[in-house]
Amino acid sequence: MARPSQFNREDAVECAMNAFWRDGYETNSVKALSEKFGITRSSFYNAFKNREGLFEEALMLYASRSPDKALHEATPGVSVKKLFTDMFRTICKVRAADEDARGCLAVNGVAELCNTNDILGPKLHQLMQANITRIETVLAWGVASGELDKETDVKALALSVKNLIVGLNVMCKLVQNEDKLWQIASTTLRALNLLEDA
Amino acid sequence: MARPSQFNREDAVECAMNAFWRDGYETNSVKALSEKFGITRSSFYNAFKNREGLFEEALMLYASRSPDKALHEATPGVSVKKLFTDMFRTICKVRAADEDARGCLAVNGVAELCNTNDILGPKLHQLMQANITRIETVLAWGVASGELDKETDVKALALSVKNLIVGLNVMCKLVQNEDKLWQIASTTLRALNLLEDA
DNA sequence: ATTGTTATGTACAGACGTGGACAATACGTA
DNA sequence: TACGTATTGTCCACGTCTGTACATAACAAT
Repeated sequence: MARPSQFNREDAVECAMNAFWRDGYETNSVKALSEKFGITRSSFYNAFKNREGLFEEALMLYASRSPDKALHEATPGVSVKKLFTDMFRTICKVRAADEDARGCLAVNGVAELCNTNDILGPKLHQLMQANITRIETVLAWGVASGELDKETDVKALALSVKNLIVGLNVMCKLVQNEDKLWQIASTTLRALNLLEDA
Repeated sequence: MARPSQFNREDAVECAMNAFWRDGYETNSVKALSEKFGITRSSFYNAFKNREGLFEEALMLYASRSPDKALHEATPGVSVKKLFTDMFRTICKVRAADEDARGCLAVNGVAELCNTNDILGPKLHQLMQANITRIETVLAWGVASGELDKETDVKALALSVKNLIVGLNVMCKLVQNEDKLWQIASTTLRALNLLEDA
């Protein structure tokens, strides 16, 4: 019905995700991104609203694949300790295996954009907040099932867990070693009484 | 003996520190910085090697004032739990009081520059590593004095403490509330057996 | 073959960006 | 008052960047 695209839009979003992830938002200009996609800026603006719009799409793609996926797929009845233990193991493995040490796109975005970008800042804020809320929900399952202590302050614990995730996603840029990352994660998890006994 | 400067170099470094801190590195071009200082780019290049050089100076100034200062001023014999408890209290207070929610210049820098900038990346890496080493040293005092358990894995615990610091310095961009930040800090510190009893 | 539709190429305007060259300027000192 | 010295203002050369405008190209369906 109309002239077909010379490029694959999904591939472009994935490419953008990787570029934003490794080098940040500001570093990747529309020009640079377009060249990466092998298209002109003209086509870029035709395919995407603008750079911010593309970032949002890249962020959604990222979120759908991030190593805390298990958190969102879990259902009540699961062992909470096992869930968190497995998730943190995955985070440590994935982050250490990334030779570019890109950390987490969302965390990088928060650091770079929260104070700078009026559209992306709130978007990232919202994503992270949703994540914290989800952690609270899962922890509440653990309290309800008796796996966690009845006195557990779920909100405080959720913030601590999120803090551990965020920290690891920055620390992995400094410590590119799965065992050391796992030392951090397991030490803190055990202290928080969320480590599943080996 | 020669024409005097029309601007105060120290003030300019401080101004740059605040600009980098709030808006990141790439956002602050030489042009923008020069205009903030009230000088021309010509004078900028006369006074500073280049933008990277200025960032390094700004980072050193930041480091000399950062809320983990107590860590570097401490001497053996101090109560390690009290030291960390006080330090984290200060971090929470200072971070929450910053209405711009800038977090930590070094942490922001790691997120933005570690993969991008061949000069500043290693510099930041080194600064953070020195910080971890310092934490190890202080924890070792605690083990030696008997305040901490003899079996303490000092290296693992130091990484966990650093992870908590780093996490808080990102989380404060999402949670601009001293009490909630302190919830994170105190919950984790208590779990790590580093909280001084109230 | 004509038409509708969407992608693409090219061009524009105007701002921003770096870094260097060089003359003009404002000092203390001889 | 003339000199040495460091700062400053101005200009250059050139590239990057955003977003838009509009003609052109490539397809499907009629």
